[in-house]
Amino acid sequence: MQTFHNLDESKQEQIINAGMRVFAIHGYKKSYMSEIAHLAEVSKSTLFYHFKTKLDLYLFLLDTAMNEIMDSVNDESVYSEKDFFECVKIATEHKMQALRKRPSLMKFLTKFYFETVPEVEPYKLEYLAKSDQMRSRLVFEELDVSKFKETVDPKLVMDMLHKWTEGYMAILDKNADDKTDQEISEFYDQMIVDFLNILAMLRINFYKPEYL
Amino acid sequence: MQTFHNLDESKQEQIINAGMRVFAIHGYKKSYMSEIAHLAEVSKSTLFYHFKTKLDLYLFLLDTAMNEIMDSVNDESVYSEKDFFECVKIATEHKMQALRKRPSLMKFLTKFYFETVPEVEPYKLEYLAKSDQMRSRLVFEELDVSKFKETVDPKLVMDMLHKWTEGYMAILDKNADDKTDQEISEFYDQMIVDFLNILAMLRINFYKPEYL
DNA sequence: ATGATATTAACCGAAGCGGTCAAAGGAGGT
DNA sequence: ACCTCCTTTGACCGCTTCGGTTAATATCAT
Repeated sequence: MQTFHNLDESKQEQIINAGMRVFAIHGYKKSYMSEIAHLAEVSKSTLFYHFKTKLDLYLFLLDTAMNEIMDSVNDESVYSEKDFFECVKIATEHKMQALRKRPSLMKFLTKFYFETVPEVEPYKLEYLAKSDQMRSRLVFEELDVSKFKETVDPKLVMDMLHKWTEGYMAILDKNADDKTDQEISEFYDQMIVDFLNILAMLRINFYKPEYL
Repeated sequence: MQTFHNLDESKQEQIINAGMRVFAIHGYKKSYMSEIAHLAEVSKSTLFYHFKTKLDLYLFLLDTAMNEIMDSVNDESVYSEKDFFECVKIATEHKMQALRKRPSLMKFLTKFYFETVPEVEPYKLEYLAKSDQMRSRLVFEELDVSKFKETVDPKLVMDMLHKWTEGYMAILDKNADDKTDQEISEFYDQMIVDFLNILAMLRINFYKPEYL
C-alpha cells in the first residue's frame, strides 16, 4: 500500500476504479481479486504486491471513497444560495461531477454499509462518524420556499427530484457494465440537460407569477 | 420440474421467490444453489430433487417470470383511458401490484438480459420476442395532451414520472436485502401514496384552468 | 403394513478462491 | 556492458466451496 502511490497515476486510477466497481457490484465476499485484476488490466500478483491481502485493498478503497465524497460535499458554494431551484441546481451539478469522475463510488459505499461479513464490520462505526460530519441532507431545510404557490408542496418537489436522479442513476447502473467511460460521461451530460429542463418547467409552473 | 407443481403452493412460492431474488442480486454464475435453498428454507437436495440442475431451475424461473409479467401488462383496462394522469395512474398501480406480489421479478429479468454466461445466451432471443409483444411503452403516445398548459412538455413529464418510479425502486433495491416481505409491501404502499400525491400536484399546476 | 413421493445429511470430484514464490522485465547509475 | 532496485508476472499451493449424487429417512394415502 505504500508502494501503490508511486505508480503512474493512470494505473492507480485503473485499479481504484476496477476495485470499487467490482466490490460495488458483488459485495466483499463475492468479489474476487482475479476479477478486479482482470478489469484493471494487471495481473493478480500485482494486486497482492501493492496490497498484502484482499481486505487491505478493500479498506484502502473504503478510505479513498470516504475522503473523496467528503471533499466533494463539503463545498461552501452550495450553502450560500437560498433560492430553491438555484440551490438544487448547484448541489446536483456538484454531485454529478463527483460521480462522473468515479461512477461506482456511491454504490460501493452503500454496499459497504450493508455488508454482513465480519471482516468489515468493525469499520462501520468509523464510517458512520464520518458521514455524520456531512450535513448534505440538512441543507435544504433552511431554503426559501415562500416563492411557491400554495398548491405546491416543497417537500414533495424535493423528494420528486431526488427520486428522479436516483432513477436516472439506476438506469445507468443497469447498462453500465458494457459501456465505455466515454459513453458514461455522455450519459451524465444528457442527464444534466434533462434535469435543467425539468427544473425550468417546474419553476415556471410552481412559482408565484411575481417571482418569475 | 414435473414434481414441483404437486407441492404446497406456499412452498412453491418460497422457492420461486428465493430463486428469483438470489439470481436477481448475484446473477447466474455467482448464485449458489445452497444460498437459494437456505433462503427458501429447504435443503439443497430438495432443489436438486425438483430441478435436475441449476440451469433447469433458472430456466423455470425465467419462464415463470415472463408469463407473470405478460399477464399483468396485457390488461386492457390501461388502454381505454385517455386522460394523461388517469392513464398513468392506472398503469402504475397495475405494475405496482405485480411487483408487490413478486418484488424481485423485474430485477431478475433485467439481470438475465445482461447475462454474459454462455448457458443462458440462447434464451435471450425468445425473451426479446416475448417482450416485443408487450406494447406497454407505446401506450402513452396516443394520449390526450391538449389539456396541458403551453409551458409544459408532456414528454418531459412522462420521463420525469418514469425516472421517479425507477428511483424509488432503486432505493428499495439497495435496502431490500435485509427487509422482510412485509416491510417491502409497506414500502410499495408508501410509494403509491407518494406517487398519487405527486400526480395530484402536477395535475393542478400543469393543466389549463378550464380542465380542473 | 406397503408402496410411492418428498426430504435430508453426508458425501464426492472438480473448480476456483486467496495468497506465495521464483524468475523475469525495465529504468537508472557506474 | 554490468549491477541494483523496484515492479510485474505465470505457475503453483492448500483450502474452501461449488454443483451434483447417494443412500437413508420422513410423510402419507391406501
